[in-house]
Amino acid sequence: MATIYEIARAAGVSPSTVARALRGSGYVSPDKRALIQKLAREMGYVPNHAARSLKSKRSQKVLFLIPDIYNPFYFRMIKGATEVLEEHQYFPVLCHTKGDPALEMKMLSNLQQGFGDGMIFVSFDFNPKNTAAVNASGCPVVLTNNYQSPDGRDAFDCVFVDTFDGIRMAAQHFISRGFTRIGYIGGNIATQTGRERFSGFQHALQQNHIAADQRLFKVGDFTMESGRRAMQELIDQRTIPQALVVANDLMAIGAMRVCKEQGIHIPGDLAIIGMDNSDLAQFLDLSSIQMCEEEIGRNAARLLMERIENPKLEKRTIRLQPSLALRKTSEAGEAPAG
Amino acid sequence: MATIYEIARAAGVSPSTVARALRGSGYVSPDKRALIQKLAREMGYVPNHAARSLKSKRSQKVLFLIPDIYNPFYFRMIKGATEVLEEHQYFPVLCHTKGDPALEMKMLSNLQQGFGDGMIFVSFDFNPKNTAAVNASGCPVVLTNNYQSPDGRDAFDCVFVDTFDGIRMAAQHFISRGFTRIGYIGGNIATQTGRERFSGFQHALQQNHIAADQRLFKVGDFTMESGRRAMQELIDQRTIPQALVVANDLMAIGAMRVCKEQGIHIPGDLAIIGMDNSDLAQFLDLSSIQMCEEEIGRNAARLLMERIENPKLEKRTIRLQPSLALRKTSEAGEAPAG
DNA sequence: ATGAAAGCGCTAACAC
DNA sequence: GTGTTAGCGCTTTCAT
Repeated sequence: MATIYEIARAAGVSPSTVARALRGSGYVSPDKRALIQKLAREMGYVPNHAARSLKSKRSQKVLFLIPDIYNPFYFRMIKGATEVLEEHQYFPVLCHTKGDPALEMKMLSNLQQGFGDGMIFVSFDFNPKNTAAVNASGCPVVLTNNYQSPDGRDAFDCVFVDTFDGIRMAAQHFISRGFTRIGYIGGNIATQTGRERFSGFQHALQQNHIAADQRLFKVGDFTMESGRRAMQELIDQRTIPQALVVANDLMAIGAMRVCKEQGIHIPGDLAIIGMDNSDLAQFLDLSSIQMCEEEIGRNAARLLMERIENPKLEKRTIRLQPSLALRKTSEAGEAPAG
Repeated sequence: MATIYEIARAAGVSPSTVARALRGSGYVSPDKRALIQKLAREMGYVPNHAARSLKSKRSQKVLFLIPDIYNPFYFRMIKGATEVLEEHQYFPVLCHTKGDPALEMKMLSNLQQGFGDGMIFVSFDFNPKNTAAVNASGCPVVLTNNYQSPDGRDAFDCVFVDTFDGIRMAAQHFISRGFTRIGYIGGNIATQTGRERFSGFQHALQQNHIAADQRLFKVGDFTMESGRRAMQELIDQRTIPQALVVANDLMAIGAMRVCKEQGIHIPGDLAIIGMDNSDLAQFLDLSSIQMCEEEIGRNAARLLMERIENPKLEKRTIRLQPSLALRKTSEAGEAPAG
């Protein structure tokens, strides 16, 4: 843990000469430079990060808040982001918030203290409270959601996948195939996620002048079990639709399991499209909506790097377009039975 | 971004009084303290992390090197670790090394610079080279592997799951059931991982005086595809064993798929145990070996925190015992056909 | 080409 | 109780 002072003494030069020699900036005579570099190596010199940060006001770190560390969805984002960060010699400081608003606020405070130079903020729930706090922080932050501020005066960048459009496309796909009785299993309408997705579904119906049948719409909580329950309700009601759009893969798989148990053939009796395009979906040949998580991560990191570099850039919002990954569960196979 | 100096000026006191008031250490008269706190709030004061680090020599961060960011296995470790770190007000700085030795070395250098106060090092390959570098760094590092140093003079702690024993248990389970023709699909013997696991398998055979039949042992690369290939070879050779121990779930699933396609009934014709106890294993009712990744993470973080607190602690190695998660693919069902 | 010195913001030992 | 002062280790301006 030698410092430039010790090297300076050993080399018989001043600390500033050592500094110049070691980082290659400014004039140093070749022989002195060589000597200094040699001594530095011998004495095991390494620059002190804290001292540099204090001077440069850069920590080379970015706070990365994720609400659910078990969800592969998020680690694909992390992967995408780290790729870009790495190019800039930055590293993510991970914080598993579990969606806890208090922890989110705490991290925002840490951010202000210089724990990181910026933050990529992923949350289940962006609301006026935490977005206001982000604005107040005055720090570079990128939200990975579509947040429409009431007054449009937000100080952060956004990157998001248009889930509205993803669900809309899935519904449209079925409609174009001639289906008219299309069911939906979604999330709670009280959350942004739940609302956005369901709107996409409704939109597709409306565009095609298909009357909404409330009995075909079920609410789950994004777990496999809730998918099972929702499907079971449809069966019990004797209102099995021709096709089913499900707001995530896990619920879709839950629904598929019930169908399998009860002899409902997929896609023959019921076509299904899920959402997330998870490994499980690929594995089970479940059609799904591809969310390009890595793209979100990469874009979020890019925007953040750019803003750290230049804080007074215009705010930007990047909308990413999801795509359908069509597989077996939505295959045309037989003609629809209704 | 007010500093204690500005607050001091505003309050008409000295910077040290402000420091004392704000962090509650030392004597400050109640009224001054109140005034200072009020001003701090008004002026939006936040302590500067870099300055504190420079003084305290603590960054409140820990470097976390992982070789594969797509593997849920590692995220479980991260989850376990963050739980413990959080209790100590520490955060992990993530580095996706992709197993690149150069990056590993780079991070070790970053560690020395004070980028973090310690490091949790997960790698595909611990060898004399990188372990020597860890020793030379003089920094607190925990390895998540069983590394037996040639000279036993290593300066790091270890936490590991005994994969040798896990595989041994799986093989023993089959042997106890009366099987004698047991196959194995493992990883490359040139890697520590591959070697360790295969040794566990061999050990079980030897203990039970079962002759090894080389034709039943196949090598894959831990991908599903390689599992398929290995199983196909067994089939082509007409040497389908009674039971199969596979060194990870992905390869086991690959093998299962081939069996399904070719009408080999599991567990009736062939019993299988995989390793990792992944989500997929649970989903597909594949018996597997539970590796307690969260436990690894928790223990690694705990050891690291303790060593950062007290660098001259004795080196410790924690061995974690895996357990069998027995499911459908290894069920007794019918009597073995050989 | 090199060195002296100030300063990044906070802390803590010591003096009053 | 409160203020002075000297660092922590590096960078950078400004003389020389």
